[in-house]
Amino acid sequence: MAQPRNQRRKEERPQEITEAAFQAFAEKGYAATRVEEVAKRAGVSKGLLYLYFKTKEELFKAVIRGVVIRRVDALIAAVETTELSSEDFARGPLLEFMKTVPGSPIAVVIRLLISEGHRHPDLVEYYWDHVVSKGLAALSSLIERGVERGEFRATAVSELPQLLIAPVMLAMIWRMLFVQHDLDTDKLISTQIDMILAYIKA
Amino acid sequence: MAQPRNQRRKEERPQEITEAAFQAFAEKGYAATRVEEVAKRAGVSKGLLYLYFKTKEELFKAVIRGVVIRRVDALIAAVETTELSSEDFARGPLLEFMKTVPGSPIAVVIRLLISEGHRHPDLVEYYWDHVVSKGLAALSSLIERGVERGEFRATAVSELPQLLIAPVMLAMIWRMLFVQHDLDTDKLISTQIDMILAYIKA
DNA sequence: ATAGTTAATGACTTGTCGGTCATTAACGGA
DNA sequence: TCCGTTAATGACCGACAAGTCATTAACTAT
Repeated sequence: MAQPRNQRRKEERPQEITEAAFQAFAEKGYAATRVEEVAKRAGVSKGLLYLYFKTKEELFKAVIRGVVIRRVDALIAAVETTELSSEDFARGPLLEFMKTVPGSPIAVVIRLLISEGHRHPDLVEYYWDHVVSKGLAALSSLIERGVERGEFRATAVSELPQLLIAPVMLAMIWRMLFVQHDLDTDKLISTQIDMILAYIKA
Repeated sequence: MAQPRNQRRKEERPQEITEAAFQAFAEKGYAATRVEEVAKRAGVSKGLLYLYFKTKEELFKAVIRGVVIRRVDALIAAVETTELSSEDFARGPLLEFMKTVPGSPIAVVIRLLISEGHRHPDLVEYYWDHVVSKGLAALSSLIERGVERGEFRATAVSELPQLLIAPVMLAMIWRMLFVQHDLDTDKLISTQIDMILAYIKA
């Protein structure tokens, strides 16, 4: 009747474990999460977890990589293939994407990196290569394209795409610390885009 | 010849210890810092530390409070007493202050709060009351004053002083994670102020 | 001087948690 | 059906670090 407790499912285990680990890390942070807790959430024994991940640290890295992998690439592709003007893209798809970030797994990853980044410089570098650097380049090229087309003036903003994501950053930190004090993060982000566009429009 | 190792200096000890703790926490984070390490830095035994602070957690709280205490109040006072126009104040003293923040103890405190805030909600609240809430109110009133005097238009910025500090936030995170990838944080911050002023000027 | 007070010490206790390994049970092939 | 392979278990180990406490040494008042 009851299905056997210990089924052999070599293929699915790693993902199940990293998913459980992600949730646990998101709730309690890396240091405060016990490996056994992750195993329990994944419905697995601690020993098995150590069969797939040699150390807790390696598990941590796998979690970060797993989250990072697919994200951001969609945005980058959208920037490169869109038919919209730079302004319309910024007010449309880009704005929508930015609004979702503070509540997404990306925010969790950033919190983990801020907390644990010191001891994992290679991970920070990985995140830089696969997310930050690419994302900023995409934003830069969006603005550059606007300049070339005569939509925008040439301003310092071309070299400072970080200005676009600054309010996203603040919104993330805000949610981490001050959830109960409300802030209209959507309005914060859209106002920033309004401001930037007004500032750089030809 | 050698002066006695264990002098009795009841008054100075707490500050010496919190200062040592601040440095240690700044370097390694809260969880990774051993109490004995703090004691050693303060030139004191572990036992004595526990005479002044009942637990490591209490020490942590004392450190945060100690850093917060004096800061920010200077800025708030300056906002309230300045003779400058809102624009001149923003471009002058405010800008200067904002530039210093990412390299200041405030940045360390924020990192600690992001990492450990979950387990210390009362501390987060304390920081909110004594720094964030007050600081934002001061910025709001600066803008409001500009509006009343006819310097500025009425815009969403009045209710979103967070826009002013968003690039400061980003600069802080940037320094925590990506020091080696350079970013002109000063320019980032001053460009944001340029943009905001251009956006709200009457 | 001397006795009483308390600042200061550091060896020790205690609990926790990452990591191991001998054992068991599920599966596949002959 | 039996046997070899390996996924899976969980009791156990050892290291590490927070917190304690019996003891010592510096100061104070009389």
